[in-house]
Amino acid sequence: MASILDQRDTARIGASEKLSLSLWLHLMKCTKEIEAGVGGRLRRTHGQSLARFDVLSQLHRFGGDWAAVGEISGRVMASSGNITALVDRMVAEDLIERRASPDDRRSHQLRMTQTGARLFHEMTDDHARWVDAALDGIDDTDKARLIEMLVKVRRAFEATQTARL
Amino acid sequence: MASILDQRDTARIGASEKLSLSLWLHLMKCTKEIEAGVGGRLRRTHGQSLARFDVLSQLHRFGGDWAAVGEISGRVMASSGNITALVDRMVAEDLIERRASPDDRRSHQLRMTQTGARLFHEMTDDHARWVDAALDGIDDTDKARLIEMLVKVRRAFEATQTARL
DNA sequence: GTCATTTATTTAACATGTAAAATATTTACA
DNA sequence: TGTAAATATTTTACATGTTAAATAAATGAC
Repeated sequence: MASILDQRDTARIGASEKLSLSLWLHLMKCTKEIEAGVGGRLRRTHGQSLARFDVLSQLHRFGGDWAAVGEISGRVMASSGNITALVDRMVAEDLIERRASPDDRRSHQLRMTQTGARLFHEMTDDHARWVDAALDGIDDTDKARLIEMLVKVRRAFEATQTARL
Repeated sequence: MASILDQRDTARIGASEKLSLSLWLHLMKCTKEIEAGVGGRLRRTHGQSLARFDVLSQLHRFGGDWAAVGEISGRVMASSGNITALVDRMVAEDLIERRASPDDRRSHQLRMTQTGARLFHEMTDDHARWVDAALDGIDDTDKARLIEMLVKVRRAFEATQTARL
C-alpha cells in the first residue's frame, strides 16, 4: 500500500485533499516499512508473526489468569473474524491454551503456557531494542511531539467516524 | 496490531526504548484505524481492496502504456510474492490485462482495461474525499509538520536498515 | 416463565500477505 | 562460445485478514 496516489493524479482535487492524501501516504509508508522491518526480524529470530506477539502481549497483561477470547481479540489488531484460526495455531504450538469459560457458557478463555511466556519474554526484549534502533536518529523531543500529533489525528478521525453513526 | 505492549510491560527497558515503543504503537494504531476506515468504505462502495486500488493507481501512472509486472509490484505494498494471484483475480474481473513482454521473454506486462480505468476514476475521487474527511480537524500547518516528521522517521529508519547490510 | 434481542464465539469462504523454491531468460565474463 | 550469475516472474504452501452467516447461551421485556 505504498503509494496509492501521486501528485499528478490529484490534479482535479483541492489543495486540502492533496495535503490530506499526502499525509496519509506518508503515514502508511512509514508504518509499513517499520512494520516490515520489525516483523521480519521477529519472524526470522523467533518464528512468530506480529499478530502472535500481539496476542501474547495481551495475554501477558492478565498475568497468568484466564482471559476471555473477546477481551483479547478486542485489543488486538487481528480482526475478531479469524482470531479462532490464529488461536488454533498457537494452541497447536503450545504457546497458549484454551478452555470453556466456567461462568459463561458462550465464552471461551485463553491463557499463556509456560512455553508461551518464555517465548514472549525473549521476544519482548528484542522487539523493544529493534523498535528503538529503527527510530534511532529521531530525538526524544521529536518523538514526543510526533506522538502528540498522532493522538490528535486519531481522535480527529474517531470523531468523524462516530459522527456518522 | 493495535497494542503490542503497554507501559507496565516495559519495566525492564530504558526510557529511550519506552518512548520509541510508544511512538511506534501510536503510529500503528493511527495508520491501521484510518486504513480500516478508508479501506472498508472502498470495499463497500466499489467492491475493491486497497491493494487493488494501489495496483490500478500505479498502472494509471503509465497512462495507458503496458508496464512490466516488476515495475508495478515494486511500487505497490502487495509483496511481489503474490502479485501474481492478485493480478490473476483482477484480470478475471476485467480490470487489467496481461501479456508477455515483446522485448524480454522473462517479463510480463500489465495494462488497465477501460473497465479498470473507469472504476479507478470513480474510486480516486471517493478515496481523496474520505481521506480528507478522516483528517478533518487537523489544520494544514499540523499536517505539513507531521509529513515532515514522518519523512524524517522514514529516512532515519532506512539509514539503520542499510547500515546493517 | 417465554420470546425476541443481544452477546460471544465459531465456521465457512475467500482475499491477501509472506517466504522459499522452481522456471525461464538474459547478461557478464572467462 | 560456454557457463555462472543475475533478473523476472510464477508456483507452492501456508499464515493471516475480512465478511457474512451460523450456533449457542445469556439477558431483558412482557
